[in-house]
Amino acid sequence: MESIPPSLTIKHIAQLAEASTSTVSRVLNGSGYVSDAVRKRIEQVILDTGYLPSSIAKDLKSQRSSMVGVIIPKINSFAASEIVAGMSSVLTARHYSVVLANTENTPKSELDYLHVFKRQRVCGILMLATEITPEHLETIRSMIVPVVVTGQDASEHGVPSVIQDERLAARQLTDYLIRCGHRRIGLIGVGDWDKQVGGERKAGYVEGLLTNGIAPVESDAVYGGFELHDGATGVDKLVPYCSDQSPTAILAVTDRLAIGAMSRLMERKIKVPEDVSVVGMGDIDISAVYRPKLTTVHYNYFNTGAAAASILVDRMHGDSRGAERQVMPFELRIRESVATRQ
Amino acid sequence: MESIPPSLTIKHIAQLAEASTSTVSRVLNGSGYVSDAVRKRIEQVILDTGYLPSSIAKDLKSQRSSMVGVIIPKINSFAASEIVAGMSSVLTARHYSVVLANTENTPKSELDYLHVFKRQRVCGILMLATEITPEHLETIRSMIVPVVVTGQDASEHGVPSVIQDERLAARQLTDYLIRCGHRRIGLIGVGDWDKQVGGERKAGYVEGLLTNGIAPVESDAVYGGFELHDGATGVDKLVPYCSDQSPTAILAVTDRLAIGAMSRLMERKIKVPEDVSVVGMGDIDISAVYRPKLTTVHYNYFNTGAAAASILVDRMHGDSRGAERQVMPFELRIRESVATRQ
DNA sequence: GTGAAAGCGCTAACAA
DNA sequence: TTGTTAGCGCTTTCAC
Repeated sequence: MESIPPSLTIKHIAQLAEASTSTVSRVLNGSGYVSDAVRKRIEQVILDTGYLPSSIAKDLKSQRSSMVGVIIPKINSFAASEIVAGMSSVLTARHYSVVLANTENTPKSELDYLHVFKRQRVCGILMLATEITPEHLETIRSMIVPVVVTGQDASEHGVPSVIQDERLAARQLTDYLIRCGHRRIGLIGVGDWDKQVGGERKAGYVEGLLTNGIAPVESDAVYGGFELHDGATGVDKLVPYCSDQSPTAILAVTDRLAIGAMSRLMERKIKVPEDVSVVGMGDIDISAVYRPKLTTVHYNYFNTGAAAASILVDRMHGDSRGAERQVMPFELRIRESVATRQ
Repeated sequence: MESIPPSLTIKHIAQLAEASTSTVSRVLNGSGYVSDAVRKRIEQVILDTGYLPSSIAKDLKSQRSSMVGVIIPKINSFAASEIVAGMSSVLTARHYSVVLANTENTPKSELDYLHVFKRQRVCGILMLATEITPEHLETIRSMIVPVVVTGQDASEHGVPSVIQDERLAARQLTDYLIRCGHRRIGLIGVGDWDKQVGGERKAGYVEGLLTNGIAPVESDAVYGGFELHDGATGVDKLVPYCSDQSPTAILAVTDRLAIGAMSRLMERKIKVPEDVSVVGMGDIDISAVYRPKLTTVHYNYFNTGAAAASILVDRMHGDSRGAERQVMPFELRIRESVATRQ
């Protein structure tokens, strides 16, 4: 809370231009009748002084605002920064401004930010969610402005959501592995409190196995966090040092985990993809450049953010015909981390 | 500009609690005397109704705000997103909110955003600059709130700046290459309208050569843009197809350029580092993972953003003792992309 | 301790 | 075509 040095007000301009504040307001907003002579005079004064009207006062008076709150778990990550760029792109094109809340992966603070946004009287909220708890839902429902989420599917709770078809993606990846001749496929997953990455991606893996007549084996799926070392840990669980009965391929539910897994494998002198194949999901920038280049699923995060923002803009304009649930397309990116088995 | 659905006002709370708006205001701000009985009653009503006071009205009345404008050329890039994370981290700790302007690499729009921020009556501005033109300077000077830049050095113009010691970093890198036995070192640079990356880094390269008694040769330095393909183009200029007289090492002024260069080299069956060594600058996330792992200079972007935000906060509190110019430390990251020559 | 009243910078009836 | 006036939701003297 810093005091703002006093700036010019509409009154000053009115005085300098020898007009009333309402007339100045009219030329400012291009509304109502103003004679050319007066308009010229006022415009000149505005130019000379560099006057910029306070949107704070304007917003208060007119009970409207053009600020959109954006909640992000970690702005300094590939996917999140792409999503924000996409959101920002459509929002600024429509002359909204973006208030950014970076929660640094502390879901608790998401609720705090929701409150801050409410005080700030933002006109809409965009949220990249990792987990939607009942408290989240309650707070979102108490919001009087539109909210659109991405990252998780909250459409069944009436919150418009933009999501990826995680399940189908994981299933196609599994399918691909099986077509390459793999029959024993390990999964490095995350907890299923994360419905999309934890739940759906795993479900897709199981579906892929099942539709190919392979029975999923419990111990071939391991779970952990989202970091590189979780990928390494996953490998150690899946590929024991003294055993010849380990998976020939591993599906890691994120690229980061896949890269952690590959590093660990190579550290242990296990060749990728010759000995063990690995696939990831997400197609982060590193994946195309890592050796071996990672076979993965590509999501267009920028477009995902843009789509969420578009839906929000529609809702803010009172147009609620837009889908409650938009599923973004994905693409398999076949690269070099999978070997064919006969 | 969306109309905000009407929410509770301080008047409603006053009525419900059978008190005056001033008393409610007092309990809201913990200022002035309020009897316990009345306070309890008011707090209860606030809790029951979930009332959140409008910061718009508060800001207007009290002529203060807690919004900081942040201008970024491209949020979806490694360095920028780290810097924003650092800024956001200190700003939110101090209860400021962040209004993000992603200019998508159109410097022209930086000026526009500066104006938007002025209308919004933000209490301070943080800017990640690529180029500071006279217009920029003029607009910044016309700002009545503190401005802190990073990425470029504007301290000589009275604008507090947080920068990297680009020159020393490039010089140490050049030194290192020479210590490894290289005598003919090429430079893949960028235009020197970018004073830091274009000007300073090149200056450091020349200094490094000179202090080691090597005369810089004009044709060993080439210039282009910031993209991967600019790195490739640089290589083709520096290492002609039919010549045995090409550099044994290349200093690329960014990691991205270095990676573009290495890819091109390897495409042309020139081994890195055996045939040609390559170093970059910046230590983006990919560099540690590329093969060969890139030797480069590491900057802590998160801390850079945090430092800029700290200075801004000090300035906003009226404390201008803080340095006009803060130079962030860097570290050489020796990895695998440089070979030793005898 | 508490409330009435003025006013922050702007917009929008309504008058003139 | 222009000016007067009454607020928007809050804070802050200043009386009581």
